[in-house]
Amino acid sequence: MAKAPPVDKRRQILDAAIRVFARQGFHATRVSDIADEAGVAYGLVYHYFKSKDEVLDELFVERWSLLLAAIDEADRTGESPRAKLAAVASFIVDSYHHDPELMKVIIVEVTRAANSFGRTHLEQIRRAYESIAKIVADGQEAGAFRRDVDPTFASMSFYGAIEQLLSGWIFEVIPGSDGSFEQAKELVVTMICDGLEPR
Amino acid sequence: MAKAPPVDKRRQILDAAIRVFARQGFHATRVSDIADEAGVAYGLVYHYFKSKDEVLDELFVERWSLLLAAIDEADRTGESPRAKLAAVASFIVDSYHHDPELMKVIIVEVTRAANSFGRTHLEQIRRAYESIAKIVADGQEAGAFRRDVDPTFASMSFYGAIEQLLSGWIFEVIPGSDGSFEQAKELVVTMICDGLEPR
DNA sequence: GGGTCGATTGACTGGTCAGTCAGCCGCTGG
DNA sequence: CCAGCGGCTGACTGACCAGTCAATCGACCC
Repeated sequence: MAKAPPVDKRRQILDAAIRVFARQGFHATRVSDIADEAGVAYGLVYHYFKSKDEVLDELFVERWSLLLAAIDEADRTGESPRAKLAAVASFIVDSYHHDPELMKVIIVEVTRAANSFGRTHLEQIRRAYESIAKIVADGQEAGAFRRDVDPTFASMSFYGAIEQLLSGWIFEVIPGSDGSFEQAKELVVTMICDGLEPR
Repeated sequence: MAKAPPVDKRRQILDAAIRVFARQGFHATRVSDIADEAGVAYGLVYHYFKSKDEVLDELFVERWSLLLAAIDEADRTGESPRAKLAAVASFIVDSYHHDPELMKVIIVEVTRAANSFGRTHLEQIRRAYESIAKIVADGQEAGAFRRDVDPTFASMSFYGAIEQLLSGWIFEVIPGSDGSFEQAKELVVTMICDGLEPR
């Protein structure tokens, strides 16, 4: 009973799924691909997960909850609205830098595929937009941001700009060197904020 | 020989495909769904198209070439860089306003799905980014835009912000009234340009 | 009428996979 | 040594569907 398996097979399956989904895309990967990549029997995937969908769900929820937490934490710092947005941008870009495959899967298969998968997670995704919108709204309240831009609108544009950058890296439309990650964080914020701040 | 069919079945199939793809997503629609929606026999789809994929390809190419043309035309007007970007934003938003279903299909199934379908069309998609980047670069040349932002970078952010807005409308994350379309065009440009223009 | 040819039809086939399940393996406790 | 049990295995099945194709239709021409 008190048997701690030397390797966590469940984790192993999830990690393998990240690699395979990133390489082939969700629709094109067979459950057997995941099992093979994980070095595990086909059936074991179904021991730990109800379905192939649930594997992707798990990956998304795991990561997205971190994003939501990061946004909330940025908000609670009490720094300037601009610094809060910078923290959010930084978290997202760092997430990509740290684990490009996972972010690729989340963006390509969930966030930007709201038709199939995203549908299930739309509520979570929306929550991120709203939290960012709150940062903007507070900034307007405090006079740091112009008031003629709808906060939700600004939030969507901000997030969209960042996601598009990640997409550019993912699909190699733009080169992604270490330097460009750091640069990107700053530039997104500069572009958006200098458009938001009065004058 | 000089037989003009009273109804263009090919067109009928394409239009039906737009509706069905928009409703169910590409992967979830069967070829028989398209045929049924078009009021046409299953086999006829294969008379006009080599495969289900080719139907989507056709829809994308048809529309995207208009976008590329619109960007080039905006560029040739010789107006201010800001006005050029406004024209581009306007065209994209109007495209959505005029035919939301088609734009939904293009964005969700091609543009944001660069893993599966987009891969084939990455070159076309990239071309749009580059044309926009050229507008930015010319603006920098002319001193209308700040020079410390990479044009490609600005282009991606600009396009990303717009696409995210469309996504918001598509998935009803943000409400899409007639007024909000007009407002959106302006706000995107305002946000981006006031961040790009020096001071 | 008969011939031709493209448009149109829809039953059928072949291949693919997600998910099931019957049972094995190896540990632990009695 | 046996029983029990959870982790683990992988062959198998049932459903689904893209794409094929042989046959029919109907315009037009001779």
